[in-house]
Amino acid sequence: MEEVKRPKNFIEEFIEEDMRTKEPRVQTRFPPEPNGYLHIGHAKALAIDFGMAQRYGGICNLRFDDTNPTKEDVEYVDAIQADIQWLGFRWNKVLFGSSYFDQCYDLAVKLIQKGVAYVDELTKDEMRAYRGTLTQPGKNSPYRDRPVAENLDLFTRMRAGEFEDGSLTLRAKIDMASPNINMRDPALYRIKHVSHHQTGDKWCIYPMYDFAHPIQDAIEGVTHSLCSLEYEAHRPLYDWVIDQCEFNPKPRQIEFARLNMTDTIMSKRYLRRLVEEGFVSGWDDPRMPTLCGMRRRGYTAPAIRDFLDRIGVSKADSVVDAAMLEHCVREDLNDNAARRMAVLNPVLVEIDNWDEGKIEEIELENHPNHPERGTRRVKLGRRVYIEREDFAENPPNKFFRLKPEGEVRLKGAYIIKCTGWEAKDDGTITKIHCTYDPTSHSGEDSRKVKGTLHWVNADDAAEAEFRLYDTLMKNEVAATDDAEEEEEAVEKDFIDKLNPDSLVTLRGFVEPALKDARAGEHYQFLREGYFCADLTTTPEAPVFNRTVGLKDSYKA
RNA sequence: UGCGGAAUUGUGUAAUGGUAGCACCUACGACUCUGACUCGUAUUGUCUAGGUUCGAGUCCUAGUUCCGCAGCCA
Repeated sequence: MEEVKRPKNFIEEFIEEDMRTKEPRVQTRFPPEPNGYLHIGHAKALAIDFGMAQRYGGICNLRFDDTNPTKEDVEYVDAIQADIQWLGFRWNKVLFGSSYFDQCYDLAVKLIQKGVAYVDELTKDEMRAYRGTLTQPGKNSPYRDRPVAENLDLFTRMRAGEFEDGSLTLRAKIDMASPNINMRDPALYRIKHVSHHQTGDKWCIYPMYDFAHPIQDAIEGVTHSLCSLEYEAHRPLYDWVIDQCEFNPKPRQIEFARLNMTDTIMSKRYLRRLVEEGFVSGWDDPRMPTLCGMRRRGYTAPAIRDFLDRIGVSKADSVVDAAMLEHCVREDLNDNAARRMAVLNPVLVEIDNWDEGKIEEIELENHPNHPERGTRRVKLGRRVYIEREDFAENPPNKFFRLKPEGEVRLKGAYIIKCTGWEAKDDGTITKIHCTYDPTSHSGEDSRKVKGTLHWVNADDAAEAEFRLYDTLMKNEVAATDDAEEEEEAVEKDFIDKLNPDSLVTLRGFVEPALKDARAGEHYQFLREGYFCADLTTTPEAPVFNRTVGLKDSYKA
């Protein structure tokens, strides 16, 4: 199979240029902070980081960016690895930013000795005041010109644990008047008397991202450090650290736009709220945009990778239509999911001219486009279930389903004709009466009817639970022209915006063999959509998640 | 009103001075024992205003709009 040729993106242009003019080697890294589960947004970064290495015959390491122990946990370290492997990416090594703490410390000492770093005593508030604003320059800290020896002494004692959290910081000495706020003497080290999930109690000072990240990249031999757009303003600082530490060759940071998708919350803060306040069942709730949630929902790794490949890479902020992802999922599942019949919202049909007790075996194809995948047999008796929506007393125009005096085919079986129905006082239909045409058996009959319905034989049907999903949030957040105001609105309306119908649970019936469906198996339930056996499914209580519905051009 | 980025059909992305293309979405049609799949057809686009050029989405000038940055977060 020849690979489809995709046009080069801007990162590939940069890399190829670097390979021509610098060194002909590519090394990248995927650097998640272990403070949450990976979501589809991370998956874009994943695909870029691993994809670039693969495309140019280089390597990509997984490196946990764990420089802030107060926010992180080992719980996530294992989950992140599992998700990456599930998605189908293979790292060269698993590394931890925390394993470079010694080197970071030594380099900090080196910067102090060079006179480009100093220990500051300003409080957090004072530091903010001294920093200036976006339009006004900052001013130098009174401690900025402390002698090197004093800085060295103080930094050593910081490490030794002589000072309380927040009392001292190590800062880079750059330029308090820089138009780029990130260059106004950024903090390099802070004191935190907390133990770290990897290094235990060895340290009580921890390096900041801006200091640690370029050092980690350089030590590992990363050639291209790919990250999202919000780090663009940090690139001068990244380069400053590399230069001051005198690394060579120098890794190059390249930024790309992160993924946004319609109807999808990607903010870790809100996802956490959904979980912690019980709006969803957990990080792997099938409505969550987390990889574990999507996996449980039934999205496949190849479909997600295909999606990631299709959305492209650029520097323009954008919002990808979730329909694109659904398309990729349908495309994969259409080819790979076995067909089965399930009735989600059942109504009983009795075939009055079918002898009581008579059972016929019906042969059904497992996949219409792949006859080699064989067939299966299901029983047909006098009573079957069909979807309630597939019958109408007063059918609208072009209703190709069951209606009074109308004929439809039961998939793979016979043509039936509606002769009457029974209903409760409130109009709810309890049973539909039909007759069948014995000469119309599937394959032996040339008579055509417009409608074909899926069905499940009533006598041996297996009861099953179906979970249908919709978007987690109901409405777009009201747009205001004030970002802060909007942020507040989001916060305030968060609960109002939740879609109360994001999960609909139905009880219906499936073919008896589906009792033995194993968790994670994918099926297409004819005319209803793609479903995935939930991880809680059992033969006694089968549960199916609707991954995505079928496209439907029927308009009532 | 500082600095750094970004603007191509409804959406996402190509076109590297020379036919504005592809995919998704949408609509219509063909096919159909899944109103699925598949196939066919169609609509809509270069932020604005000038300029350079035989020729500009691309180069120049001036605007406009949007995003990011003032953590001892990443």
